[in-house]
Amino acid sequence: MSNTCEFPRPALTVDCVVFGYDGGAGLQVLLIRRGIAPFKGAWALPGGFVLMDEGLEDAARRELGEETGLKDVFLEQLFTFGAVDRDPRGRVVSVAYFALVRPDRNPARGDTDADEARWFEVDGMPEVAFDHGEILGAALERLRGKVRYQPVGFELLPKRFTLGKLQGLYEAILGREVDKRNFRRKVLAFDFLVALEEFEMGAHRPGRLYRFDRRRYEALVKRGFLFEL
Amino acid sequence: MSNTCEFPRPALTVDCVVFGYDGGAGLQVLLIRRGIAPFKGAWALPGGFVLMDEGLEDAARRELGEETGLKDVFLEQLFTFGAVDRDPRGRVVSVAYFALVRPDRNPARGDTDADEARWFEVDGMPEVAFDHGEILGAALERLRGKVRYQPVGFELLPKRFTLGKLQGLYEAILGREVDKRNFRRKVLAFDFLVALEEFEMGAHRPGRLYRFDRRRYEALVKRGFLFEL
DNA sequence: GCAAAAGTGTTTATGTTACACCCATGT
DNA sequence: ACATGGGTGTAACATAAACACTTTTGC
Repeated sequence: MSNTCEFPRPALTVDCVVFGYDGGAGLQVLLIRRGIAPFKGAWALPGGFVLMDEGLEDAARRELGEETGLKDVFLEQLFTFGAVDRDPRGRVVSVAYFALVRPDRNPARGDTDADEARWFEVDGMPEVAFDHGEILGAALERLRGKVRYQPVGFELLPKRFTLGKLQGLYEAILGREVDKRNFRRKVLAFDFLVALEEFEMGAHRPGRLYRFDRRRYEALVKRGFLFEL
Repeated sequence: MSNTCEFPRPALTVDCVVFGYDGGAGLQVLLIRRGIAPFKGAWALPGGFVLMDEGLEDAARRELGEETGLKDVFLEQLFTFGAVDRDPRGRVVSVAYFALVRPDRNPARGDTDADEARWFEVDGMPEVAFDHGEILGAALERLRGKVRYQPVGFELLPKRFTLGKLQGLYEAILGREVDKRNFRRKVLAFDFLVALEEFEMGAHRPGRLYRFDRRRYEALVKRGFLFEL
């Protein structure tokens, strides 16, 4: 009935792999620079200790807000890492989450030299503290698998986006090119993208904007529909 | 540098959802009857506390051995459950695993009234302790998803099995019938089943026995092959 | 001889892939 | 005018789905 230590317990932390996409070629991950030992000065995943009166996902959201200013992001539990020697301070078990954030409303974006939080392209990551490299690898693998049968890509784009941007994102995540016509036909056939009467102006021909209709998507799922790009 | 309690920590446990298949209509799960409070006398998942010097999967294997006698089973991490009030004794976070065991070399099978460990059909489960119902649901969902794109079914069958048994297992897991000819053609086309010169005798026409060739499967995976039933 | 599971091919429908050109805009 | 991304259709191919009868054994 108590939470005192009848016998020693591992410490429990959460760590977050935060993915972002700015429309460029590569997928990005948000790292923070550690201010304290161990691994002081090294890049690491945002995260920290789980409090006694908060759920695991709550802890992940809290730490994410405290360390990066991000809130209201897509968050999903990834895996729990518990190798006995993964932390030099002693036994620390970490529940890893991965987060997807839209490029708008993103505090860290821009102050890329804040010496606090910074985005790195996934192929171009620095050495990271603890076993965070392993966690990163697992997160990337999971995202690559998930994106093909669940509509998570939309969590990485602005609310309104062109099909070109959506395709670019898929290519960035999957790491290969996809055929433009086939991609457009398929994704529109699903019928959960709503064409808007607005266009993205830019240096070239304006592209029609779409938005993801989650209600429609969930209705389709209930009818036994399967996504699958 | 120490594992003493600088501040209170959640307790950490592992729980295992053990799946089995005896060739009948339904998939089964192994539960144990709790001998101590809370939920004394109730059915629950096998599991227990993680020790300071063992990894998470090691803890799951140890508990499984201690409580059910099972060893050398397929084991995969499922999800970590950490709701603040999931255990009436206080804050307890549990890393859930799911296990797949072959019907041979299975101590619990048979002594179904041992008042210790017992198999239940998945649709016919009793009330279970803590949030173990939720864990069971997650495990079943995961198994149903996984079986379609990874060859885990073989972990639930004897080393040598007929295609009829394999098909029956898939029907039990997926909860629907599959076409015999299409199933056989597809599964044989994958080329990781080895036809043996032995047959399963029974009350009817003998069926050819096959075995799963893991080496061949892994070679295929490396060549970028995708399973998918 | 009958009940029960094993075993076997073909046709049809559906989905996937490959592929090339014109359009609208900013510079 | 040119560079850049937006936008469109069709034919070949591959995969999936539907479907019925014969075989072999134990009883």
